[in-house]
Amino acid sequence: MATFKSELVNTLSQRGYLHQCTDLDGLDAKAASSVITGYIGFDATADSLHIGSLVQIMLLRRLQQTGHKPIALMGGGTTKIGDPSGRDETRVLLDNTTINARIAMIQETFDHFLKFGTGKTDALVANNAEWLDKLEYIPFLRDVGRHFTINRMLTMDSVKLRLDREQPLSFLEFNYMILQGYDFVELFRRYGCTLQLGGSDQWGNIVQGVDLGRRLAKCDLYGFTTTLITTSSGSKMGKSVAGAVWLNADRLSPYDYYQFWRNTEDADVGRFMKLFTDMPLDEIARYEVLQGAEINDGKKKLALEATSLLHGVENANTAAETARKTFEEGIVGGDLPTITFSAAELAGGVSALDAMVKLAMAESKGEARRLIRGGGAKLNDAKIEDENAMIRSADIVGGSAKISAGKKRHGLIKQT
RNA sequence: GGAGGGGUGGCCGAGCGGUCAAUGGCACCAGACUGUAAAUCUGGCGGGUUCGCCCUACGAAGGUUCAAAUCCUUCCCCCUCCA
Repeated sequence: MATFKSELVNTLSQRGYLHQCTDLDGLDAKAASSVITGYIGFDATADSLHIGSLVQIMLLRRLQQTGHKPIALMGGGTTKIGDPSGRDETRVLLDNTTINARIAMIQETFDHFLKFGTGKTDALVANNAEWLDKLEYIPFLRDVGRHFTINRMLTMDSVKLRLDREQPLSFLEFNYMILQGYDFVELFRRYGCTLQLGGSDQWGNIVQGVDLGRRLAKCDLYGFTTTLITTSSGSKMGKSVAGAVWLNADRLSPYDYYQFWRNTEDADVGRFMKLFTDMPLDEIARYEVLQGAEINDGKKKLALEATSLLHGVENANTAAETARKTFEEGIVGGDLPTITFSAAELAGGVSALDAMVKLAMAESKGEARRLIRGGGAKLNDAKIEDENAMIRSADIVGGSAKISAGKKRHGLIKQT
């Protein structure tokens, strides 16, 4: 493995983030001799980021860890446009209120990964609405627009793919890359930011920004992208038993987040440790040599470390303990999703179907019914045979009844 | 503005008067096998249900028909070529 002069590039390279860089040697030299300010933009496409953004967040963390300054750029302005990269359809237009509310939620996530403040390498948050909202059309076209040729823009994947598939691309979306490019220059002017990081799908947008910087501000900017993180079996990361892997605790509990990592494929354990935890490389290497069932130890470590970063050590330990009890001892762990019924309701009997729907184990009673028919539903570890089975007070043992959908999804029923 | 093509379930994509809640593939869920892994095989995959059925659905609204995703009318949207 090539060795670089700077700790930053070494880390990014060794831990498996590097995909493309506009000028790796240049960046390396600069990182070795000075504090670099680098940014990544996050659009408010939902009120929580999900696992797909975690690599980017970790990237900012690495930047800070190796002595540089990260900027988390909130796309308050660009979200109003909608990035066409990798999409066949125009995004739904969002209003300011929604966008701002989402940004507020998203920002919380960063507090877990970055140290904010006013120091030299403290992270800061910016919002591109601050400058994009105020742009005047004609001056912007004259100052910035003239540096972009349609010829070049048409060759960008984000545009080309859409056109090739004969899907509409509105002029609104077509402007996205220009605005992202402009963001970079604006961040350079305001904060001396010279590095933009991002996922591989952002390469085109990033390069536009680097070029624009050269033309507009005569500055040397750097672009760096990560590989698209997929699982070893080729699918995109991002499904847990509870659905999408959200980073906000109220959308995905620490327990489910822990379980997501716990269920990592064998072949991914080492790679994910490098990307998503702070574990030192030599320690990771010790886990990478494990074979067969021993790999489960690696998965537990990975899950614990990754969950600690996002939800804190305490929550991670609780999640790990619940998982251990549930899967290794087959007893009830306290961190499982829970619903409660009154004594009267339980005396009369609560339908297992309703309980499963309430616990979000099934989206409809029909689905719950099918689950029971297929033999996938259990009450206190005994297969539910009757689709109209009732849960009664007698089923509550040791304070709760455990209902399961498959082997991995469990919920508790308690009496109020 | 003119000519042609098209809008089907989470996605791709068949169907082109009844046997269509709609073939097939992907994704997803469950079962078997395992190590809370992968691969493989099996079943499921709109909602409700007293399991008889009922409701909602093939861009939207009307119409023809005993019967329409399929035919007709109007409208909306998309694509391609021409101007």
